[in-house]
Amino acid sequence: MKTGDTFERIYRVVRSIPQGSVMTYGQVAELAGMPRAARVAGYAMAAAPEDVPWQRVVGKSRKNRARITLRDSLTADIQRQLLEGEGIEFDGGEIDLERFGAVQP
DNA sequence: ATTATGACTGCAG
DNA sequence: TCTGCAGCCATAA
Repeated sequence: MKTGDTFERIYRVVRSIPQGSVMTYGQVAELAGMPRAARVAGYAMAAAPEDVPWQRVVGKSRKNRARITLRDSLTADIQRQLLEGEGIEFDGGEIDLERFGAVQP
């Protein structure tokens, strides 16, 4: 694949997340080949094309737990609704990665 | 080339 | 339990 296609690599990973599963920004970055570029994954999501299921990428909270970390409450609410629509359950505002975390290759 | 920024994280207070 | 702050890394200006 081409070199310097950071965003594309990130989008490819996100597109690989199956419906009903979620992945943290850190995981996405790692699978995209940038282990410590979690923030970059977020930066990429802000500019994500429509064919990218950005709602399946969430922020890591504590061990095996994730939460929506969007600053814009309106968009954050939309993400939560989309995820709930896919069957993701929010327990105390958080997602259990043991149950909904995407299986990594 | 340098500086500012952000949909992150993990640890400290 | 919750908020704050210092590292992190690529993009945008």
